[in-house]
Amino acid sequence: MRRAGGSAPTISQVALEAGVSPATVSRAFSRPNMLSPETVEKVHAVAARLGYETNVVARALSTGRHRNIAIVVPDIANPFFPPLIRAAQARAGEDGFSVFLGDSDENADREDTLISQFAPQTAGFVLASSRLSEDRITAHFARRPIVLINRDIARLPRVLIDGSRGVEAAVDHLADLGHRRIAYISGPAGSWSNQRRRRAVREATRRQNMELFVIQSRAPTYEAGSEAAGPLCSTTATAAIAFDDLVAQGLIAGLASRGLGVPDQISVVGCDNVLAERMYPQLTSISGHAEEAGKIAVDILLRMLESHEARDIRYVIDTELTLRSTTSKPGHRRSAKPSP
Amino acid sequence: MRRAGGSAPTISQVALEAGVSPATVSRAFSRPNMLSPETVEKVHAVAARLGYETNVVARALSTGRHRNIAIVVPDIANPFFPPLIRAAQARAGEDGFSVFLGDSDENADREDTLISQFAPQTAGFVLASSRLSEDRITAHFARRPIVLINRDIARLPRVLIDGSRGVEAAVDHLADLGHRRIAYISGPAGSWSNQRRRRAVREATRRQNMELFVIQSRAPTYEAGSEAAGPLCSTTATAAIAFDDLVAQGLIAGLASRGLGVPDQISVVGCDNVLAERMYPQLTSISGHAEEAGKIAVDILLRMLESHEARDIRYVIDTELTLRSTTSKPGHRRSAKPSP
DNA sequence: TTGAAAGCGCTAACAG
DNA sequence: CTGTTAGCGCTTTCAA
Repeated sequence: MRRAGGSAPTISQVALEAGVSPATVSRAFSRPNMLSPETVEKVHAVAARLGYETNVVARALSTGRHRNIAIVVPDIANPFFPPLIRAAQARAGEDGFSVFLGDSDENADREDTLISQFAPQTAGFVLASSRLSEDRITAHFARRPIVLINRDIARLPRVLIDGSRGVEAAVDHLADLGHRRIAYISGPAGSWSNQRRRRAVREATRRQNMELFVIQSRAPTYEAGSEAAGPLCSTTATAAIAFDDLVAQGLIAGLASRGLGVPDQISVVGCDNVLAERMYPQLTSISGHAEEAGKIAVDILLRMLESHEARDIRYVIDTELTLRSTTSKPGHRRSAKPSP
Repeated sequence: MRRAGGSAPTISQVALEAGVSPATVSRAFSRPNMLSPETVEKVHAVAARLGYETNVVARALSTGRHRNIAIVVPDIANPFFPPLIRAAQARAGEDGFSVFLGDSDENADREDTLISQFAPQTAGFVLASSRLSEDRITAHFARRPIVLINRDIARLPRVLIDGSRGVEAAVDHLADLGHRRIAYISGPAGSWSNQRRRRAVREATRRQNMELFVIQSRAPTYEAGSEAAGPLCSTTATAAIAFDDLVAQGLIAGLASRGLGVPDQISVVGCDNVLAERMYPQLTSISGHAEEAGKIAVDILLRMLESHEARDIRYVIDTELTLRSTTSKPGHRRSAKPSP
């Protein structure tokens, strides 16, 4: 395809036209105050007339600095991430940074590939809910600044949405309602959020002298949540805390198809608060603060890029429980089979 | 920040280590069949050992080709787009392309800025539901290949999800149920999809001799949908077709808060089929095929980049209606006020 | 089949 | 304040 106007004007063409050296043109843009005002003006005028725009690729090669960052997530379609991505993108845009987006499809190798692919044209990374091993993350960090979201690795900058408090509150709330046996529908094994939440459930139930059933879901998806309804039914749990809202949503549907109503027969609590308000019945859920996490992560990353040093930041975002309509007193389970 | 291990290995380092010239290393990757098999193997081995990866920035500067594309959407958080983005990204990844993501926040100027910002390091664009004027799109197209999604501009490559058929089916379905007055909850004025759908509703209702109320929603969001419940209530419509599932979801909630049940008192149909199945009650909706659109768009774009010519492609994806639980015979509207 | 050498467009010492 | 020069890492003629 022939593109109109041929190739873009270069710095040398502007220089020639303006009767100065290429270096002067360069400086007119990057360090105007190093030049006499008239020169700057003259150069700018010529540049504007020629439609000159600095070639970021050339500059990147020359300086090793590119105004690009990349953000990698396990699954764009998981509703937790879009708000995070949007906030991150908006924050990056404020500083004139462009952002690459990578979807690892919940797959560590794919994530690795994406990072390597982006690296040469990327100043730094935001890795959200990374599925990579600590080793691999550290290895990448040795080459490029990285800010982690929901992954807690010492000495790496990270922003963590800590579900503990919210989960505690949820367990207490359930206990107050009279529940004695609850289930945790667990998320991906490699997920820090999941580990954190699971541990919090375990501790809180122990403290409350409640019985806990842990049910592993295949993935953090609606479908997996729906499938988890089966295993849940074969326990005697009267309430469930799901890894996230998506799983909770699936779970509720799965329960419904088994004739179990929420909250009448089983209470359900979600996490991330991302679908909760829009569901019917509205889901009692633990706050997510995804936008904040995205914004803060980019904040930190940009600051690192500027200062050229990595500080051991561990930014923790606290969570709380929002009560809605999917929890109530333990109901009667018509079809519950007693556990062994 | 001092990065361990210094900078990434270069082609020359590999060359030195392998006892060949830089040119040979380059060819070992880009044109292996130009070299003797042994040389290729040797180079690859050394490269792997050193962890060499080709620096795409340098290559881009040298060749003028960068393996980047950008995809720009009005709102990442609108559930229609994530699947589209994911599919696009996956398709691009197959060919080793990285993708920039831009969120225009439903704002034409912002969209313009994003495109200009990406352009210097981008081979081409996918513009989904662009809010830009035709002029501006054409102007950008003069510099870089663009594929449009859901925007119908003659002579530009575009993939269109045409809601007409689905909307027709929805109106017919509603007519069959006995509805005589229906409302269309309209989306963004600049949206091709919206224009298309609105026109289809208008024609189908005329054909069916139904009365049509058009209600403008502020934006394609849950909140706007919810707000639209008010205006809807002040009509005598017994059914509504919403611009998309998100608006439908909000609408149903807004209706509920006014004591109006769906489908008992009002029937509701969504579009895009992206939330529908997971809602309660499950939403009757018109299919969206967002993934297909994303994949095809990138397909076309990559083909353009390869062949260096723009063909006037107009790829239309048809839609159909999926019946679920939010439509039924016209009910009794307790609180309906007659329209003037 | 391989190497030498000349750039791609820009930036960054170093001089002047 | 401004020009000269030497690359950044890769590709690509042109020779050998």
